[in-house]
Order: sequence, then C-alpha cells, then structure tokens
Amino acid sequence: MSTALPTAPDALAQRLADSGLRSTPQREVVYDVLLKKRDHPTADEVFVRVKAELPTISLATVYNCLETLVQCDLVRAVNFERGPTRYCPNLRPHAHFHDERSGATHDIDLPPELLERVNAILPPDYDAKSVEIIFRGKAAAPRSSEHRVASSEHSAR
Amino acid sequence: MSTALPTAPDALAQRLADSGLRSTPQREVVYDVLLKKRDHPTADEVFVRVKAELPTISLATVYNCLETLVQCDLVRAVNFERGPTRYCPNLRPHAHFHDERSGATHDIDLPPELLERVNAILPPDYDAKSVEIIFRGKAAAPRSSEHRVASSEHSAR
DNA sequence: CCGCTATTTGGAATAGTTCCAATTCTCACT
DNA sequence: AGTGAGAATTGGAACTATTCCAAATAGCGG
Repeated sequence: MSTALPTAPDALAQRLADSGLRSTPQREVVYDVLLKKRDHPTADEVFVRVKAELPTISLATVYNCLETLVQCDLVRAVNFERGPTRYCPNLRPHAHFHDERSGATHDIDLPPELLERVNAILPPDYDAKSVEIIFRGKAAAPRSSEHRVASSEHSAR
Repeated sequence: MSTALPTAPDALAQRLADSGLRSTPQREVVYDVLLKKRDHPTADEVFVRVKAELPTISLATVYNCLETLVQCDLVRAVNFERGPTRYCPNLRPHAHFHDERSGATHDIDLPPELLERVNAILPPDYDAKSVEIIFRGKAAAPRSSEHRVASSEHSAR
C-alpha cells in the first residue's frame, strides 16, 4: 500500500486488480491486440498477432489470457458454448436457454413479432438467413421430487 | 413417376424426396430419435440412441444424417458456427452478424429496449446471465466508398 | 437381373482447445 | 537486497468434436 498509484493509465490493470489478478505483459498485449483490430479474431489469430510483440509467448498463454479477459468482462467470447453441436427438431421460432447448472438446453418460444423486431435492427444491406438467440444462466431448479426430464438433460460435464 | 404414391406416412420421406434425397433406415431412425426425446442431444448422444435400433450404424453416418436433416430444414443445429471461438472487446450490448460470404463477423448495435424485450420472453424462473444474438447471412459487399471495416474480416475458409 | 449412383462405413486425419508438470516471475515481507 | 509463496507462463501431450476418404453396400431405373 505504499504508493503513488499510477493514475489509471489503463483500464486493464484496473480490472485485473479488481479481480485480484496481476497485470502481465502477455495480458496487456493480448488485450491491446484485441482493441487494435476489432475483427473478432480467433485465439490462433490473436496468437499470431501477439507474437509480433512477444515472440516467445505460447498458445496456451494466449488461451489463458483470453479466458482471463473474459472473466474480467473486458472481452466477450463469441462462440460461448464450445461443446459439441446439439440438434433440435423444433421448427417453430424459438430461442434457447442454456442452463449452466444442469447443462440442459430449453426451448423458449419466440413471439413472431419479437423476431421481426430483432431482425429489424439489421442495417438494410444485411440479409440474414437465420437468427439464433441464446440465453445462458440458471433455470430455477425444479424443486422437490422432480425427476421429470422436462425438456432436456445432458450430463453436466 | 410411375406410381401409387404412398399416402405420405411420414414427413421425412417427403422432405427428403423434395430435396432429391433418399429415405434410408438410418435417416429415419436418426430423425425418430430426435423427435422422441427432444433434449437437444449431441451427435454422440444421437449415435448411442440410434445404435439401439441400428447396431451397426457408424458415427460418420450419424453426422451425415444430421447434416442431411438440417439441410432439409427438419432439424436445427444449435451450435451453428462450429469453428473456433472468436473474441470481441466491444462492451456495449450488441448482436453479431456472421457474413457467410466473407466469414467476417460484424457487431450490430442492440437498442437497450430491445434487449429488455428479448429478456422478457423468459419465464419468470429463468435467470439469464447473458444473451447472445447471432445472425447469419450475407452482408452487401461494401462496394464503393465504404472502407468502413466496421468490424471484421476473417479469411473465408 | 444389371448397372449406376447415393449412401453407408470405419478409420485416419484435422482442428480447436484444455491439461499438466516444470519453470519463471512478482510481490510481500524481513 | 534476499527469500519464500503463490501466480503466471511455457511447451507439449492429450482430448474431443468433426470431417475426410476410399472402399463396400444398397436400392432404384431400366
């Protein structure tokens, strides 16, 4: 607690500190790279870009850093659910709710008017063939005696 | 074109025919399995279930059949983009548009009121920690003066 | 019944990611 | 400044989901 705190030159250090984590060159550069070119790069692409500055960094570290940044809410992982693809024969418009607790995926009916509204946010020159809406969170545990596999169970891994 | 058409005992055969594909036991059973237990199974899970009926089926076939069903619009693949996870430092609420042509992912700003509306479709006992909205389709090629690399490029694989 | 093509099959190959054990780094404390 | 403890990084091996491929099979049209 000694010290002239650096007047927040960067948000990253701050956020990391908030989570009790250290600011490291690797984390900084990974974050910089993401900020500098906002093209939703993959971990591999980030790896390549970061290596330009930190030639000895390892891919594992890039994954670690990305994970850390996601934890700190500085970065969003776009392909959230990295598990296997799931298949669903429900043809009505619906969203999916992914229950973190059980690993189950539930269909949530989607009022057509809402679907339209969602589609309406697209600029005119974007032609969407499909939309996918996915929630993640916790569904109230069906308390008590329920063994009812209402809509889906996957062994939570 | 001979024939007493079987009076559509099942939609599957129909749909397949429409796409110029054959109805096979494997496809039937895979589809049945999906209809019978609507728990968003993975390909592996489907594989296991189908084997109960067709013990000699291979995993590759299950993948093939699932793919076929998706093509025929009888089934939806929930994990749409099976590629690598992408990372995005945009913290404002936004959806993603995945351009099939270029492979690029663009951020689409999401009016907060719409976000609320979307959240509102959840039954009360569902507690969503996050929502992800993903469009897929084609974005008009930004011809002419637009250099706006608004958000991203990935080499289309 | 024959041939042709669609489909299935098993196994090998790939891709993305995670895991792990060993090393290095940093900070706090003397 | 020196040291010990915990964090973070590293490289490589391991894993998992999926795709690819070439050979075998099956089913329809003639």
